[in-house]
Amino acid sequence: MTAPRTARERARTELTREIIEAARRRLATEGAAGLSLRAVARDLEMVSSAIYRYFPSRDELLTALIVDGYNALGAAAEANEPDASNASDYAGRWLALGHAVRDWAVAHPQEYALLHGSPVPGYRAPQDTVVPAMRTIQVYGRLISAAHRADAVTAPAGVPGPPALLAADAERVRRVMPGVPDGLALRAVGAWTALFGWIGFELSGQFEGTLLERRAAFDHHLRCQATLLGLPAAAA
Amino acid sequence: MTAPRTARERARTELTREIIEAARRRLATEGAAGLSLRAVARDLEMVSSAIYRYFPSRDELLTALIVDGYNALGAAAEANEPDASNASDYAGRWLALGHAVRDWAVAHPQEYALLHGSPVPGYRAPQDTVVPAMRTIQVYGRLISAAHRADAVTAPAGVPGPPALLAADAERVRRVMPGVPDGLALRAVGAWTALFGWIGFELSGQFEGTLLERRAAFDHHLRCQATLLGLPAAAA
DNA sequence: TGTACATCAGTGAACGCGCGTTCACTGATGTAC
DNA sequence: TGTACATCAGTGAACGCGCGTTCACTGATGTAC
Repeated sequence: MTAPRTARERARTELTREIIEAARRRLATEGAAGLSLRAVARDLEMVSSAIYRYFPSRDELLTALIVDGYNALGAAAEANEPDASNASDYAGRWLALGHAVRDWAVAHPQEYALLHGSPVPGYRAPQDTVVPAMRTIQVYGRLISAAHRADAVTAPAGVPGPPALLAADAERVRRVMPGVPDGLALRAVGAWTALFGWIGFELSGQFEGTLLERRAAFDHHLRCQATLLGLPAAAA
Repeated sequence: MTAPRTARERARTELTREIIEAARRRLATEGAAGLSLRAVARDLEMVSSAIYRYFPSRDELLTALIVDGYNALGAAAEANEPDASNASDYAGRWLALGHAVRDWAVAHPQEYALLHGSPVPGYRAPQDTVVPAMRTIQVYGRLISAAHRADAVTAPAGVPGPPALLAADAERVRRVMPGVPDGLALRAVGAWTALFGWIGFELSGQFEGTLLERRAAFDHHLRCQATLLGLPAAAA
């Protein structure tokens, strides 16, 4: 992708952008399944067939939205990666990562649902989404690997050891967090699902009327999971 | 609801049942958003308008499916509630409850998505769904309460205490697990989200190619969370 | 037990809707000489 | 700098689709006397 030169090219990249933005706004109000090409075209005061100059089908537009979403979430996660000052505060990095994901999810609930909700009926995610989808978990993987390498992980007393049956699974988990032992790899997957599980509950309104201090409760949840991971407690 | 007397009444309850069953089958193949009255009618070889003798609108049919789903999941959870033999094996009860939920979810993925996935666009769940929706978590609440009452819960070393800010939230959590202290109430919510978070990952295919021993990995996840809850380890 | 009327299940046609996508077109922008 | 042709963005009409829902109807089932 080099910089566009001609006016035509500039207009094209700009309008492509505007279509995606309009689609994103539609997504925010109507939800993923309600996303229609015609509605997007209407919002842009274009005729619906004009969209086809930019996206060959509705599915391609959806794919662009998903890729954008993964990239935005991934960028939010990466923004909290360490500089020299906090690199060794692994629990703090875990908290920061968790809050970054949750903050983004709360700010963009429908987009989040597009990434982590039930699949859109009739839509099959193509290969292009795979790499952006990995960005967020890779931040996590680097963090866990680094904590282990620094000898900063001590499994809490009483935690069950990794069943031998899961050795091969743990080995595959290591693709994303190289070097960690089986037990940590498996617990890390569990804590990861706990993070997203909480966000899912929160976004689907299941805490309504019960947990009102959402951010603090989530923070506590992250700290509990940090204990399970074996990361030394961070300051509150 | 008394037993139907006339042939008309018998036919009516039977056909109502059949419509729900046909809708459930549609749900399983097409997903929630693809559920259409006309498709259901076609499957039953009825004319689409005939459905309106049984359900006043598509939304009412959806509601019936959701209520049924909650009841089925709740029944699966309740089926593992203790008799005299295992009442005091709290970790075992937690494992049994978790596996019951997951087994049901894996067996009925689309129905599960209807209950715990992204909300169906344009559909607002009415009051009738509230009570059935509580059945499953109430099994959990009873279990946690009983474990606490029996003094069978010991918070693991290093786990953070409950922030004072969350006292009111914990009080509301107690509606479902009476008598437990703040810390346990909050950790119990966290473990609950960890359970459903895992299932969400599994059902949306995120473990594909990584975790292949699904049941064993989930079992390990449950055991790790049991440690966090403070339930004494169960036999493997 | 038989008749007269009321209830209700199921029919078939129709309504209006919004959707994704195609296509032949026009006019503006870009390129080569 | 100017002209001739190629490229491409946007138009407007149309296609065929499946949907939820309504309505006047028919015929069977149920109820009261």
